[in-house]
Amino acid sequence: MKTIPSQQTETAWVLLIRVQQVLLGQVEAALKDAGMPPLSWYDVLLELSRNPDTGLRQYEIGERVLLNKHNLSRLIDRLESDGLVKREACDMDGRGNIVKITGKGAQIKQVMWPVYAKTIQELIAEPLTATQVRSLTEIMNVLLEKHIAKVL
Amino acid sequence: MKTIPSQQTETAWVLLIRVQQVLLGQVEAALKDAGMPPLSWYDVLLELSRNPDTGLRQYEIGERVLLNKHNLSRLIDRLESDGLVKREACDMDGRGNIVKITGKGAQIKQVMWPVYAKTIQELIAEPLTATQVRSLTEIMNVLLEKHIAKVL
DNA sequence: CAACATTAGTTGCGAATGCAACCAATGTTG
DNA sequence: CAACATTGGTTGCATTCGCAACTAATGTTG
Repeated sequence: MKTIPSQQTETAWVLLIRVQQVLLGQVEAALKDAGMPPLSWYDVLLELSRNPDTGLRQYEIGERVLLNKHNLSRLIDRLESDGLVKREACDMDGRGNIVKITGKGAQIKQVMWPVYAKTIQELIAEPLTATQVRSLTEIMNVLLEKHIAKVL
Repeated sequence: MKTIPSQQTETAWVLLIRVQQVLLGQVEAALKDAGMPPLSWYDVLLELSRNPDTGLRQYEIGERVLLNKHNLSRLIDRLESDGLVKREACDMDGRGNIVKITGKGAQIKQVMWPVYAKTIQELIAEPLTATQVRSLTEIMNVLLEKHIAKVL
């Protein structure tokens, strides 16, 4: 017997997709309006800024940012050619390289944050109650659990 | 005084983005594995199938599917060149055209649904309780409210 | 250590996206 | 009704994405 998704499930799914689409669009638009790079740049810079001295292998960034290596390779290219990031040879593994954030990269990240933060605040914190935020987090964690080792 | 988003808010945001990214990826992958067109095709076909006789103006589809007209124009091109959809002249408005679903389009939509449905079921309905699904829907509605006239 | 499989990363190419410019029909307004 | 702005839709161009093929270094296994 097929258990087609219930109407409730379908509605929840559609809303989830739409919400993410709209909110992400808002954030990207806000960044663009402020003349800043797209969100993916921020994601990478953020991860790197957590390991400023040791840097990260590309595949490590890929795991955290949830980006396939094809795109990641070129994303790093762009960041590097803008001087926000630098690639260094990796002693441990001759194939790989280690990516580190530069001073300029850290600076850009700093500048992007307020714009990003403000938008998140408006889009999530303001419309929702604290309870709803907690509930949202919990539900998202459940949904993610099976698919990813762990995010937060 | 700046009200930087709280840690909870930020976590909720990150999770929301990740969840959507992962789940949408799963759906697209499932469709692709089954040798089917991407989800965006389904979205359009679904809307059209709700108005099989009258059809829809392109901009109406755009509103419902949340797609800017540039992409939509070409998406319809692809659908049309695959014979899933047809454009007809619009009497009321000489600029526009009316898009209608074809028999083949309706058929493809039918075939896609089980794959899509199964994935939604697995990704949303199974991991969550009924209460959580309801809660998710409510929260998503709040988040969407300001941004869209109404979805459902 | 030779053969083979795996992994990290890059590159080429076709498809999809975003943006701006554009065309043509429609609305508006003095 | 002439001038102008607006709207629906398409097209050209540059950027990005997805996929597959590739290089090179590492791991594995007999």
